Amino acid sequence: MSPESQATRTRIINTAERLFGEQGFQRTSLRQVTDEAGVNLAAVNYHFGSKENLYRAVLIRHVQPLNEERMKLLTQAEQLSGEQPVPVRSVLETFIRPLLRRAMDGSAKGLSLLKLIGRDMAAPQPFMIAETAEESELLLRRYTTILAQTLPGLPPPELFWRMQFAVGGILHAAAHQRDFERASGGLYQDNDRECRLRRLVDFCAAGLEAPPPAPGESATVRSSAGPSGSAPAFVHTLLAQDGGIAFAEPVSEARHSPVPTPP
Amino acid sequence: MSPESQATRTRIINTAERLFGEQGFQRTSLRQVTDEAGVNLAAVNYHFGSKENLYRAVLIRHVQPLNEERMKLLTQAEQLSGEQPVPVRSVLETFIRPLLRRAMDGSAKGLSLLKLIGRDMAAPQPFMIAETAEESELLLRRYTTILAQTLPGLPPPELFWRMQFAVGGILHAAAHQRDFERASGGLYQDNDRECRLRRLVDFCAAGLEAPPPAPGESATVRSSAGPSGSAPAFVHTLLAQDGGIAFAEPVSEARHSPVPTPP
DNA sequence: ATTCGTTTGAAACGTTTGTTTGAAACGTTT
DNA sequence: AAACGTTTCAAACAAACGTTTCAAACGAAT
Repeated sequence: MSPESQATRTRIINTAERLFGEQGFQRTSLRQVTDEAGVNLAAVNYHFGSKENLYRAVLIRHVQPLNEERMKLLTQAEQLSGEQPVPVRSVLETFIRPLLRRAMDGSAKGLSLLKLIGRDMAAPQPFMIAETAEESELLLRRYTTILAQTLPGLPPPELFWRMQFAVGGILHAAAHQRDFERASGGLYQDNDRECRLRRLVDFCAAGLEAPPPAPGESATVRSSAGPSGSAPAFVHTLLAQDGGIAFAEPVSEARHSPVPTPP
Repeated sequence: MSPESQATRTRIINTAERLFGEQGFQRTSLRQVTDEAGVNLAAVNYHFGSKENLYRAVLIRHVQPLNEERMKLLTQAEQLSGEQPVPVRSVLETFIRPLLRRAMDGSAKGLSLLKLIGRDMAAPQPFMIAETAEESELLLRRYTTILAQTLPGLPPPELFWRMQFAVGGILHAAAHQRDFERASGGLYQDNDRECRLRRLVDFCAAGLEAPPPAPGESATVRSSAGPSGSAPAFVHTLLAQDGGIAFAEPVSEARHSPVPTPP
């Protein structure tokens, strides 16, 4: 554990974090990591044992403190609320703020971290699923019980799914913020963390606090004689009959001849 | 274009769609595809030219009709609304319903398709980004202009980001529905398409229709003397001072000795 | 200065990958 | 039946990958 070996270890894990975030686990080769880190190829297996272990190390050093901080903030919020249920916006803030602080630390490092976390939640590596499952479920249950007190009128399945919608919105927007800024031609960009936080909380809080479905509405109301299972929905009748829109067939097969190499 | 060759082509593309959805592009080898499809390895390059082209074919035959249908439904909704702006719930329905119909066609095929689409939006393959960019922007602009009329009080950046939140929630929940059902121990599962649609629309509509930020609130209000850039936010004061929560250091380095192979 | 455990270095290993090859089988047309 | 283009097949190809090896370099303790 000489200071030099620690430096090598750090250079590897930092470079790996960036490349895993930018390109994903599969597309990032160890040679690319070691080249950009300026270390020898064998150093990865020496310090981390394997490529998978390197990925574990990269992810764990961020995700673990992240979720611990969320738990702490949640407990703190509960204590401050006393007997009252914790406000929805406070709950959301405990979830989002620790993420945004790590992601928007000014440097370019945070962005790749966000992408990495988003990537791992959207399409986790098979060898990581079992390891993170327990921690994720614990966190999920914690938020579920808290929000159940905050939103007592909401049926449990409704609450469950709304939480998933919120998480999806948070991750998607967070991981793609840079792309979105670029896609909109530089408009809509703001590097203010508090503004980002407010936007996310505004949206998710409204979604979570939306009125619960009418009692009879939960069950299916489909009674109109739509053609092939395309029954219209509810409330508004604007798009009542969508049977007019035909399900387009796979593809019109523009080019029929296959693509062999010209002999 | 003999019927036999078409059958081979179809078996390849169907198997590839399933495997790409379940495992992703990188982790799926052509040998796995051809083995499970019961065709020869060389058939892929003969019929599609390359692995990337196979992925293109898989994706295009679904995404293209999907977006075309959304456009059609959107136009239809506009015509039905006449002079009035299209209701938010109708706009959302034009976006979600075509997706859900493809995903929940009863068979297990739809699920992998949803995962594939979700995967491609969360972490697109590099060679596909440029190709799908134009179409995606077109669709995005269409929805932006429509929702701008529906929600006239919302500043453009606010609308833009809320749309991204909604898309993220939709994709995340849709792609992981099966995992969520399993994680919750079989609870919270409902295979009713209309119920799923209603839940998504309820959440997203409330989020989009949330009151716009107060005029002075858009700019930063951070004035409190927080320590290292962790300024508290707005409205509620429950979590006002979060400086108490220390930013945990990377990792406590439990095991110091590296992991070489025992000599 | 010598020894010993630790860390680095260059090279190679074995495997898997997408792709290509060339001959055989097939179906259609002449 | 012969000739042709199309499709399949087994085999091999070159490249890239994660991993391993082993000697050299290093640092600290004796």
